[in-house]
Amino acid sequence: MGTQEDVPSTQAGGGEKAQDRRVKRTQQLLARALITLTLEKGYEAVTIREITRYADIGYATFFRHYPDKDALLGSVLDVVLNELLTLFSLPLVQSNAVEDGQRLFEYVQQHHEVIRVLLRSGQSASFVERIVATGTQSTLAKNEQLGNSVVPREIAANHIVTTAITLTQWWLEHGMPYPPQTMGKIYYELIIRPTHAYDATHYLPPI
Amino acid sequence: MGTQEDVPSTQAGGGEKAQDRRVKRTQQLLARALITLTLEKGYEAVTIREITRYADIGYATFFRHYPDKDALLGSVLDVVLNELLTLFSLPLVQSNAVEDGQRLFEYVQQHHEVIRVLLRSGQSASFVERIVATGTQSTLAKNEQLGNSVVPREIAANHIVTTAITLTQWWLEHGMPYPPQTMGKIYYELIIRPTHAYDATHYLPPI
DNA sequence: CAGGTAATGATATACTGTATATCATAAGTT
DNA sequence: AACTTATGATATACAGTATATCATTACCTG
Repeated sequence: MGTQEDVPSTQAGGGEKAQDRRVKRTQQLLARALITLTLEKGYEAVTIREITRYADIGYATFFRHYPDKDALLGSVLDVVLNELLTLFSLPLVQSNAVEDGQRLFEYVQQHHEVIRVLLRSGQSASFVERIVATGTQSTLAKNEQLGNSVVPREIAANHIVTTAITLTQWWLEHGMPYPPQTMGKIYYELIIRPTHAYDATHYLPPI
Repeated sequence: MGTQEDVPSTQAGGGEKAQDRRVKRTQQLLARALITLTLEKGYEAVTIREITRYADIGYATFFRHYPDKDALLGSVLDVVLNELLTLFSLPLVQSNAVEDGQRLFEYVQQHHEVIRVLLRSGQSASFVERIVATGTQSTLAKNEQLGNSVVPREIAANHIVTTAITLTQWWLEHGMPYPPQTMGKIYYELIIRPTHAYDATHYLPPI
């Protein structure tokens, strides 16, 4: 309901110089406007004019900050992507995969509006492509036991990331009907377990 | 390389009246042009003017056939979607899942250019959304043993379809490095098996 | 808090791409 | 061969993007 949602501060964590208050204000208003309008009518349908009108910002001012709509969305994405990578860089132990999943869905729940927008933002700005590229590389790098006798490592890594995204998409579009804890288990059973080397003991029923 | 690719005849299988030769010709030229140009520079970047110029068709003529670019792509999609559903409607037996997968990847291989375009066509025309909706429903309807103690049925059905799509995407974008037969096995191990009810004997190493 | 700096708003303008209308011509149908 | 219909060419309206300019306002620094 609330337009007052929890938009990660548009200012990326990277080493940025302190900003003029006006700049910060403008950029935040634009980001909020984009998110609100996208949730209403879809990313492609939103025009820059609408964004600036909704944000009550001069039209030309938009281009002093971003070359186009995709760049504005990209600045939001930068923040989210960084936070997600941090989320998964903490635990290197594979056995904590369930908790990894739970943490992921807790984060998604907290920022559900922004993430819904990013996942719906179509091809041009492609949040999905960027997170897949980053995530796959990261997954492949840190995980030794990936893949089994049938499934090649590269496919497994790609599979984990893309599938985590589609599972998240499903969850968001169905109103987050299960708690993050349950989703963490599902994430493990459906995604992580099948991508790891065969170990018969893993495959016994949980009860 | 060849522009002369195997574009499923734009005329959908549904009950259509016989067309004027000129109409058929125009629509085929437009479809071919869209596919070729999209493979070159991406769907969003292609303009209707480029399509008509490449097809050597009058600009205004485009709108006598389709209201916009998405509609043109949609007509191609109709054909592919029908063929895919036919592909999976033949075998109702679950144990043939490996063959199902193999058939899927054989079809994708045959029509790889068109399918690459459809999978890259962004949000607005969203091929993916349509095939997910159709595919999920179909999967859910015909498969009884879907889901297990941890994974709900609806999630499992969605998972199968979306994951088959991302696996196809990976395969196409990496130049189809494994034969359809191998992909069929991977499809089964990575996607189908984890979504079915627990059965310890299933989970013993294949060798 | 005064003075310089920088961001903003408003306006004008150029440009690209979409979409529709009209009419003469060519191609197809029967 | 006569009728019908699709097409090409052209003109036009329109929406949305993108840049330039200048007066005004908010901000930061000393």
